[in-house]
Amino acid sequence: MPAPSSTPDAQAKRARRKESRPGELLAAALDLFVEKGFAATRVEEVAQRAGVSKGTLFLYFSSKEELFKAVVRQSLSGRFQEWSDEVDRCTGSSADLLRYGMTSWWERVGNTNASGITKLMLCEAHNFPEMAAFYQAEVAEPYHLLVRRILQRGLDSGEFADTDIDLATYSVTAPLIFLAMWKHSPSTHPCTTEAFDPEKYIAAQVHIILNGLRARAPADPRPP
Amino acid sequence: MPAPSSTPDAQAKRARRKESRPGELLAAALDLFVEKGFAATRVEEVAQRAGVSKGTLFLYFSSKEELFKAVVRQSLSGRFQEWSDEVDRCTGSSADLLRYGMTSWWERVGNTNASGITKLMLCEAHNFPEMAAFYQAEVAEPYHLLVRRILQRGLDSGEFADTDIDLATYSVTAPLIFLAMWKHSPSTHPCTTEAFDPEKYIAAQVHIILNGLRARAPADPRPP
Amino acid sequence: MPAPSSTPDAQAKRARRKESRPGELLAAALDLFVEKGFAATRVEEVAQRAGVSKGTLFLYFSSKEELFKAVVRQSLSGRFQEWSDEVDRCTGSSADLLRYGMTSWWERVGNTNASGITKLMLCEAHNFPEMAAFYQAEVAEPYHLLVRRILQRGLDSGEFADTDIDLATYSVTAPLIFLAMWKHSPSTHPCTTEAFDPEKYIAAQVHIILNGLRARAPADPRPP
Amino acid sequence: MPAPSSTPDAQAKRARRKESRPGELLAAALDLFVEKGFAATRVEEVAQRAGVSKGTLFLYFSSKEELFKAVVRQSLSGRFQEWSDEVDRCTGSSADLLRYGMTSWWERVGNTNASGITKLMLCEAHNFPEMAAFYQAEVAEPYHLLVRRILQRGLDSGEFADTDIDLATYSVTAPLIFLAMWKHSPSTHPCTTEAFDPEKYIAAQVHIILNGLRARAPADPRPP
DNA sequence: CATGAATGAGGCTTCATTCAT
DNA sequence: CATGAATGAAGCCTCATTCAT
Repeated sequence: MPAPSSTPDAQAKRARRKESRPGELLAAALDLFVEKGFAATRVEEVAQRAGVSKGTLFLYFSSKEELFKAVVRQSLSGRFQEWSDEVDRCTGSSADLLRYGMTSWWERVGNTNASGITKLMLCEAHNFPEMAAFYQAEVAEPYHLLVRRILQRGLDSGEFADTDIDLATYSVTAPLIFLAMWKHSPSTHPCTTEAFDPEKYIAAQVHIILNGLRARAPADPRPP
Repeated sequence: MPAPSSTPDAQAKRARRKESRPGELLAAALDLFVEKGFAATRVEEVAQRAGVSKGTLFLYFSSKEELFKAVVRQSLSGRFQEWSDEVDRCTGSSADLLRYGMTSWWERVGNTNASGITKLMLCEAHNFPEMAAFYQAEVAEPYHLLVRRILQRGLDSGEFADTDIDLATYSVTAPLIFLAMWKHSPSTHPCTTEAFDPEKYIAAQVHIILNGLRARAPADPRPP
Repeated sequence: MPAPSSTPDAQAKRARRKESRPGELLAAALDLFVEKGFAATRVEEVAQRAGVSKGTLFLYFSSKEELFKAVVRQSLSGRFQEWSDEVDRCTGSSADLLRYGMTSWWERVGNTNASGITKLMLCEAHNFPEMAAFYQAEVAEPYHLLVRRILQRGLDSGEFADTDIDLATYSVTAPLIFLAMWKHSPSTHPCTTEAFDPEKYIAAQVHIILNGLRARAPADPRPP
Repeated sequence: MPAPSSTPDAQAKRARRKESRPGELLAAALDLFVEKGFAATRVEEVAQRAGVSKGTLFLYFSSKEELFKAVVRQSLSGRFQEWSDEVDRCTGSSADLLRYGMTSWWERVGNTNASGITKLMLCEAHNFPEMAAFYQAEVAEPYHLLVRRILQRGLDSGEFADTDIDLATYSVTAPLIFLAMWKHSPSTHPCTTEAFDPEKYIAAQVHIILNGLRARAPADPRPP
């Protein structure tokens, strides 16, 4: 028969913030999941960082996995509609669209904790099949469709050469994956140096990809 | 066909195996660490896969972390001497040396479980600071020195333009990191397609890097 | 057909319900305690089924145990006065009185959720000593006194043979306990068949008991 | 990184009793399940009573439910073969066989903790559907088949009147259920008195059942 | 009065590590 | 050397009870 501590500071903590609780918990969870991974993050830590107790977290999210899914929804899957609309509205060249897409990915995802979720799934998907399936359906799939739409748009307009669209999708994805890893990996790799500039990296990769898309044979790199 | 009584055979096997126990444990550990990550791998599983009991594992490795370090030594750090010697012995152009380095990284590391260790450190280093420090000292640092030596060689010979060597190191490292992640991540990302060919990817990246190293200003991708 | 605005209606309902809240809570609690047992029933469920919030339940009952006691009072202990009065008013034979008592036990208790309370105490009393003591004092004791009064009445009038009254009490109680268990146990035991008729069972047991009470030696079942 | 306490008494506890551990755990579990029920028994308590730690229990039984199933197997289901064989070997009258069956049920089950399992399932089956199904298949079903075999034997030989066999099964089962409850219920009900003698009770019930089986119409108890 | 957000003790289960044999 | 039984800290989740609004 537990009796909640009635210490005065407990009372202070009790300020009702029902509306903002889920958001605070999601923010705390995102930070910790990105920092430590899914398995290594303890729900109690998430609760603490959000300023509530362990039990409170479970009022809002029925399990650790559901908490994670909610984080994914907020950080990534819930935003595809908006991104898709942007593509629809675009009236410029497909090259510009691709460049815009990749640079704004960096600004809105890569350079935020949201890309930490991508890293996390790359790292832990194998150990949590249900979460992996969820991520595949809610994030990976929509992402690929979006990239393909952009590429197909260029192909349809004749702006891009008739390339293997799957291959091109990889060319786009590879640097993003690298950046997601680079941003959220500890100093193990040479991140100490200030030399690396992700924005320049993105720009260079865009340049390279566009070169490939305009030429016929991007796959034969060996000069005679 | 004679049916040898399994007893002497088993004894022979046991005697033989005494010598190879550590190797078998390391092989099992490498596989499992790569498959499931460090934290998610249970030592008992490692022992089982190596055909010994849990206690035996601790005779050879004083803790799970030490086991990991031994795996890292065998898979990566122990091989830098040899790789360094190869660089020393090289008499060709620095461009060829860089190409050789990256393609043989793929053959000897990237395309094997050894690159799983790289992925694993990128994923879990934060949760195991001691292991991270070990990896930094034994793998990341030697790796960077090796890459820099190759780049410096080209700079010294006048073959490469006078580039920021840190930046160039990133250009080399980025695709390797991507490949390590790509190889060891589940189908979450677009690995379902057969389109992607890592060897071509390496070749293309080498080509791009060399273009950058020969030109003066690799960082300004926007053509006028 | 008029469509009454639900607001005044709801208000009326609320006003009306203020009076009946405890009753609705007790009804919900009885159902759930019987269905799932005391420990396995969550107070929130009780509140929900009564259409109020968890906090409201605690306005009426200071703890889960008090809620249970109130259920017991309403379902069982509060009714002994009436039953006792019936015995007082009875002018027929003691055999008829015993038969009447047992058959109306089935009608008023056994065949209702009230017998679920009996089952529940048999099952969980050990884990809740205070509740057990309460039940003992408020239900078990009055029950036994009532049965004894009936038996004593028959002895005093010479209608029943001079039997061990404790033993006879068991003969009366045993079938009632069986029926309480039978009614509230899941299909684990042979309840699938429609064969069993509790009323006939009661009638048969009454018959047997009366046979025993009229003869001298009800305890020696072995015929010569 | 837990380090087991190396206190001297811990060493004493470490006496290897691998062979007897499961039995000790099963005995402790049986006692506690019977005493407190399944849900209210904590695995740590079981372990403690068996003289081991919480973790050790899980070396032998993969979950609390599996522990329970093992208890059921040892206490009840594993013994039906033997009982069935006894019925096969019986050469006497079916009346004697029925009497023997019921009295030896008391000696071997009813009067031991094994009947506590029966009580427990009657009480908690609803809350643990999987366990209920297991018990139904492994205990309740075999029990009924055995009772029916005995009754059918009497019918086939002409010794028993042609009665509804389902109904007769209830007549046999009811007193056993009562006794199981009576034995394992706390002093809530009149068990304080020494008056009740389960063996006499069984004998009396056997007598009554046999009377019913020999007569044509056991179901009409009301004399004219 | 009524609400329902918040609490935190407690239960089941996992797993790295130890050590008697 | 090798074994594997034993340990116990730690993690996820539940739920009776409280209390600010």
